[in-house]
Amino acid sequence: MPVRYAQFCPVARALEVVGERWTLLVARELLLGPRRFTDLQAGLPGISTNMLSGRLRALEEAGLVARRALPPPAASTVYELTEAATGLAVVLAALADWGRDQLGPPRPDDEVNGAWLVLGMAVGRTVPPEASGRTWELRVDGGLPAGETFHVRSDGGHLRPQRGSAADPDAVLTLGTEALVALATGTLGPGADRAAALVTVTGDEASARHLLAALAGAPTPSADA
Amino acid sequence: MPVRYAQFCPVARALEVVGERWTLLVARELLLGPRRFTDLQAGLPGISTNMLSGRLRALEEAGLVARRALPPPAASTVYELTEAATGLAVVLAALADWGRDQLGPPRPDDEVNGAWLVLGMAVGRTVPPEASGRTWELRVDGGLPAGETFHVRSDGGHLRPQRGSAADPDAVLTLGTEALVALATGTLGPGADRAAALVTVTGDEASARHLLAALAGAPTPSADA
DNA sequence: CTGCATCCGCTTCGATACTG
DNA sequence: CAGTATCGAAGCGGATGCAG
Repeated sequence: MPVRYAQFCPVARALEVVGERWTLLVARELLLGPRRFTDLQAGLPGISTNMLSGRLRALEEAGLVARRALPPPAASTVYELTEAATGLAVVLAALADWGRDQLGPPRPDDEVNGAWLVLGMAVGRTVPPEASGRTWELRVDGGLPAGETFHVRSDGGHLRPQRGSAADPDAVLTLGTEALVALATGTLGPGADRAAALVTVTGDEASARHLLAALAGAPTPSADA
Repeated sequence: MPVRYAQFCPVARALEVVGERWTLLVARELLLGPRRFTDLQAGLPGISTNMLSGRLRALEEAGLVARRALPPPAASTVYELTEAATGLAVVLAALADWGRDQLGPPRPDDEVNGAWLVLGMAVGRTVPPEASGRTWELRVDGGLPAGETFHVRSDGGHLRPQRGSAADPDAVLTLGTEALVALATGTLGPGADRAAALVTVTGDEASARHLLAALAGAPTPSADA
């Protein structure tokens, strides 16, 4: 246990576990679903292999990550978050909401990744009761680069984004990277109207509008009223 | 700007600003009100002076902390959070709520500090509408060690803890460190009944019960219904 | 006494190379 | 594909020194 603040404080304890460099970004990658070592490396540009393996081991020892062997055909290992780690979604959501104000336009050397923005917009957000229980599919740039397709489920009004396509979505939303960036940075304003112009919707348009409003909408989960 | 992830991601951007060691703990100290350099050092056991001055400068450059000169009699400087940093309360609240589960009993070398626990229990929590607009005073161990007295205001049901006593509190709650620890770790259970037995209340008991329920209560801000 | 800057030993981080 | 091994660089912790 490398980092110790020696303070009996919930914040300090949390930071001892997930406060080291890269750790919360590893959690971010896993929050959208299980990933293999190489997938994680691809989603964390600049991380070195020893860092990644070290962080994964630390998270495993903390009981936040479990490794699971895939069945023979794949013959590989995936890492996934445990039940104890699902509470980190709230932390990531808070950081994402606060970080949105700090984001600004993409910097020259910034990598842009649909997964990061989809997660940042969706996790922790809520939709009104009438949109509860729905499932949406999100395709960024046509969803071509194999991994730029996501789906969002609303469990009791609470949005849960994941990688991959949805089995039977209520609506499919297709949008370009620029639209995604504009949506994520809040450049479109809180309303979903201008967003709708940049997004192609197939299926139930009303529910799609609810999703867009949530994705573009108020940072704080329940502080708009 | 030492740490750069080079990712166009709100979470990564947030962590570039506040993700380094000690930074969020400095914010934690300032969230309860302005502090001088030496006060901060006392509230961050183990931090070295160069670390603290470095972090304060970084936070100042990021526009999250402002230094203000006290009037001549004191002839000193205080650091305080800016408007841009108030959003960090949500991040700290999320970390505190998640960290509570990781807290367990105090470790042998852990320092215990009333401020950390009061902040961890109060920040981000809410009280029902009938307790909105109230102010409570909290005295830990009689509030004697000069700085173990706090007050909590509910702005629209949203709790805002601060250092020092309240001007005209609706109720004054006095409790020992052990009661505070039990409350903060959730050892008392979600109800405020057993908590009330360990806390001496002066003033409006009904509102005090509301506060205790919030302090001991559900981690997630709005997920109990 | 407060608010730092500087120096030093140690730990962590990052990049590359290499193995099951 | 999934890591471990190695090594220079950077960050960190602690002590000391010094100006306002």
